[in-house]
Amino acid sequence: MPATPIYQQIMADIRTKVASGELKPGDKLPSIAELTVAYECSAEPVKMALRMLNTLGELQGHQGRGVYVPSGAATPSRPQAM
Amino acid sequence: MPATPIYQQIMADIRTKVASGELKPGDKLPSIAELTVAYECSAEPVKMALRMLNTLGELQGHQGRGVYVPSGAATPSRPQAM
DNA sequence: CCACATTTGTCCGTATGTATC
DNA sequence: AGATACATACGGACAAATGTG
Repeated sequence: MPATPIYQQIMADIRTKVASGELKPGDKLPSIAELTVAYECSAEPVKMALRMLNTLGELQGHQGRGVYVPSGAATPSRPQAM
Repeated sequence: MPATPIYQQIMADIRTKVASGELKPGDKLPSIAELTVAYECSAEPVKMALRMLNTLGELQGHQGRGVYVPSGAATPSRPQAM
C-alpha cells in the first residue's frame, strides 16, 4: 500500500480546490459516484475523506441533496498533525 | 434504522467516560474487537467513532499499540454545531 | 399526494498492510 | 517469528432525505 492513502489525497485535493477558489462557499461538490470515477477508487475512501472534512467543519453533507462548501470555512484547522 | 446511529452512541459514550474520569488522559481504550463485543456491533461503527474523535483531537490511535486518551483534551470542541 | 430516481448516511463482511509487543 | 492491533481499501446492502414529475 502506498505511503499516501487515497483518502488523504482526496482530502488534500478538495482542500486545494477550495483554497484555489475552484470550489466556492455555497458550491456543491460532485456526487460520490462521480468522485469514485474521478479518483479511480471505491466509495470508501471518498466517503471517509468527506466525513473527515465534514467533522472538521470544512464541508457539509446533506442527505439526498449533496455535499456543499459551507460559508465561512476558508481556514482549515488541524487539531492533530499526524 | 434508529434515529440515533450506533457510531454516535459510541462517540457519546466514550466522551462521557472521559468526562467522568473513567477514562483518564494517557489511558488506553479497549481494543476494537473488545468494543465490537461491548456495543454488539461490527467494527465499522466503532472505527468510525474512533476516527471521528481522532480527527477532533479527542483521541489518538497508534498502529499496533492501541487508542489512547491524549493529555489535554477534556473540553470537546465542535466546529460545526448545525 | 404519490412514484421515481438521485444522493448521502449507516452498516456489515472481508482482505491486506504495517506497526507494536 | 508470531500474536495483537490499528489503518486502509474493496465489495455489497438497505435506510432516509431530497427533488422532480
